[in-house]
Parts: sequence; C-alpha cells; structure tokens
Amino acid sequence: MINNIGNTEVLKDICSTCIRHHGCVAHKIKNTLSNFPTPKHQLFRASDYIFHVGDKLENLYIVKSGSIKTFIINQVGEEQILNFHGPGDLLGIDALPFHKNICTAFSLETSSVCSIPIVKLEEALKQLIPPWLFEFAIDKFKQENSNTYMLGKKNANNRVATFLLKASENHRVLGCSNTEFDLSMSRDDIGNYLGLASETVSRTLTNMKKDGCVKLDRRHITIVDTQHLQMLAGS
Amino acid sequence: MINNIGNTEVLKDICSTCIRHHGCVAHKIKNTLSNFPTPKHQLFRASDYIFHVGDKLENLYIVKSGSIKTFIINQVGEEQILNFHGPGDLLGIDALPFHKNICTAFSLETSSVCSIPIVKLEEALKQLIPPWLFEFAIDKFKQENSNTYMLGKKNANNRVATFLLKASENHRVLGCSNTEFDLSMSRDDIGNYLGLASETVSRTLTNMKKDGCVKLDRRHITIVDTQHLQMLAGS
DNA sequence: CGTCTGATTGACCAGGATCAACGGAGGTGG
DNA sequence: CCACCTCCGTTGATCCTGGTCAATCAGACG
Repeated sequence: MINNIGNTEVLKDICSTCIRHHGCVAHKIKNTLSNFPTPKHQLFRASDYIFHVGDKLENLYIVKSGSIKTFIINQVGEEQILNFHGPGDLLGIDALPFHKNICTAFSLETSSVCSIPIVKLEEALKQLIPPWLFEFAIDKFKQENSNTYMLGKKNANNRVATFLLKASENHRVLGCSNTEFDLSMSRDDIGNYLGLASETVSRTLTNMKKDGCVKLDRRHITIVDTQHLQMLAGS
Repeated sequence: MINNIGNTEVLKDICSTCIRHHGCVAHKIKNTLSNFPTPKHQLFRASDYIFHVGDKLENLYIVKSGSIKTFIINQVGEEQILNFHGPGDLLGIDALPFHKNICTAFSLETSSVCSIPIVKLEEALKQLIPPWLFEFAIDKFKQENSNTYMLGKKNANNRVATFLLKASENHRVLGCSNTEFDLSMSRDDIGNYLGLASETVSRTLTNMKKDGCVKLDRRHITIVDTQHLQMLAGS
C-alpha cells in the first residue's frame, strides 16, 4: 500500500514517484541536454546492496520506490546507520568529488531506483553551470552531510573527542595550528550541541587532561596526543 | 592568533579568508555577472545577533573571520544549537525558499561576514542555471540540513517520537496515509540510527502504545494522537 | 512441526543528568 | 587601586534514564 513495490506500472511510468523533488533530476537533465543518456531503472530486492563503501562510484541513484539504508562501518566493525532513503531521495552524491563511495547502501525491501552514470552527469552539469558553482555545491553537500557524524556517537568521550578533532581539523584547513587553539564557545554551548550537560563536558575534558591527552586552560586547548583522541572518538 | 579579529587588513583583503570554499561565492558570482552588486562586509561583535528566527531573510552571509552559532528555541524555551560556523561557512541558506529565517545566528566573538542580498543572488543564479536545478539544489540542502533535527533530542521519547513524526511526514509528502503505515526497518536499525538500544526503542514504543498515542503491530504503525506525539518529540 | 529471526519484557547496573557548592577571571564602580 | 559582583568552569553527591544481559514469545519459512 505504502510503497507499491514490484508494481510494473510504476516502472513504466518514468519517474512519476519522484514527487519530493518535483520530478526526476535525471530526466530534467535529459530534457535540457540532448546528448545525455536515458536514465536506467533498476530493481533491488530486500537485503540487496546498491553499492559498497570504497567502491568506485559509477552511478548516482534516485530512489523511486521502497527504502534503502546507508551506513558506514566503524572502528569496532559495527554498522552505523547514516540515513534511511525513500522515494525521491538521492543516493551517492556524497561520494563526489573523488568518485569513491564513503558508505554502503542496502535495500531494506524491494526497491526501484533510477540510475544516472555519474561521469555523464558531471559532464552535463558542467555544461549547465559554472565549474566554481559546481564545486561549491558539492562542497556544501558534504559539509551538511558531515553533521550526521555525531548521531551515532554514544558516550561522552566519543562526542567530546570527535568535537575536538573536528575543531582541530577546521583550524588546520584555515591554515592555523591544529594542535593549539581557542574554542570560541562556552562549555554550555558545547554540551548543548553534543547533547551533554555542561558538567559532563567539563568532567570529560578534565579526564582527557589527566590522561595526558590534551592540555587545558579554560577555552585554550592544546592537543597533545591526537592518536589517543582519535581512539576516544572511535573512528 | 587563530582568528585575527578586528584586523583591518583582513577586511581590506576581499574574501581572502574564504579558503574552505575555494574563494568567496559572492565575488565569483560578481565576476560572472556584471549586474550583480558588490558584496558588503559587516563586522559583528561578541553577543551580536546576525539574524533572528522568523525574520525575513534579506542577506546570505559568508563568515570571513570569527565564529557564529546558529540555534533554534524549542517548545520549553530552551536554546538548541544547530551548528557552529567559522570562516568560509555559509549562513542563511536554509531560510530558502521562503525567505524566512528558521534559526537565530549569534556571534560568539568579533566576527566579520560578507553579506549578499538574497534576492539579487536568486536572480543571478536563475540566470546561471536552469530553475529546476536551482529548486533541486535548495530542496537538497534543506533535506541534508534536516538531519540536524535529531542532535538536540535528548531522551528516548524525544527521539522515537521525532522519528515517527518524520516517517509520517515522509509518507504524507508521498501521498500516502500519514497516520497508518509500515516501517521498513527493524527496531535494531531504528535504535542504531537514533543512538538507542533496540530494547529501548521497543520499550518506548510500548509505552506510547499504553498511553494510547499509537497502535502497534510489529512494523505496522498507526498514529492515534499526533498532538501527543509532537509533545513527546518536544518541538 | 521445527527452526530462525526479530520483538518484547524483566532484572540489574553504569553513565550521565541534576542539584549544589566553590573558585577564579574579568568587569565595574567607588 | 581595591572591593565587589557576575559569569563561567570545576568538582562532589545523588538519582534516574537507558544500556546490557538474558529469557521468552510471535511470525515467517522451509
């Protein structure tokens, strides 16, 4: 009833189910550009993999019916689900710009998807829009997606360590020291953001200090043992 | 040291700090389109508001230096931080397409931003790219952004209720019943996604059933009292 | 009918929230 | 220049939510 799976009518009616995005992107691109190949439809059954982490990304997929989960495997070998995807959702865009899948996609039930050769899509988009805008959009997608990184982190150590490493990485990208910097936000703000009480943030930082992992002076942080921190972050 | 705040050199050197995005979007657009207005720079001091939730969105902002937090206010009047934004980050894009800010932006320290009149930007982008692609991109941004909705949810009730409401909304958008549907994933998957044990998901659902909030039959869900569920979700 | 997987329920325990007290830094006013 | 105040961070004590382990149960399927 909900997802009229396996209904051949759905497959015939090209992209009629891509409601959420006001029509299927692939076909819109096709209508705009004459040399774009006809998007193909594929059927996956329950427990089928659409793609694996690390694989070369050959296609982008738009879910037409059914549902698909994407997940990564963490340090300990456990699955961490990133998201559930239903009709209209796009799969694989976070594999750009390196064409390497950063997650695994797994069909939870019989699902039909519309697949677009990624190389062709990039060519097409570069005809449509300026390259800098393309890069910007990709970058933006990845940035937003990276918020998900916190959802699975369970305990206080995981969360705070991940937070520190992300702050460190941000400073590195900006050309500043990634081992010694000032946090601009209060313990309260950090706790609020991480879903912890400010006291817990404080305690966790104190423990890291005792372990010789970081040095602390109020909001001034020195990362002493990055490896240890990464271990605490659990990824 | 980290953010050379208030340094007038930074303000003179147009968008030199927008490293992460390989240059400032606003100026790239300006270079592409002759009629696009020169982006303006603004300075905010610690505890200044860049914009408030509900305000009409006049400008997009690109952070050049300093740091800014964005947050929403939940049912109970508490602040829930969505993200911290540093140099290179874009502020306000989630206010599209309705031009109404869905969060408040607050400067944590002295911060300089580059502001772009949003109406002008939209006009410019519509010259650059096909409208359907523009709509698609906006829609995609919002979708990714909406992952953040879970970060603030603290307890099991919050999380599970929010999850159910999102599932309900997804079904509504697809033209299916939003009060009675099948979940395609196991309790294990739900728990993994929400950062809860599967047993906790089960218990929480059972409690909701006892409260007359939902009906349950394995993966088949009937939402009986949406208002109650929204109260549990806490937003 | 037996097996297997997934969901539910119970018992117990630990991690983190809450409440409370304290200390230090910075700001303000006399 | 110093006394005072306020805000923020730290630390301690206690309680409770939710994780873990384990047993049971209900469907699905061969």
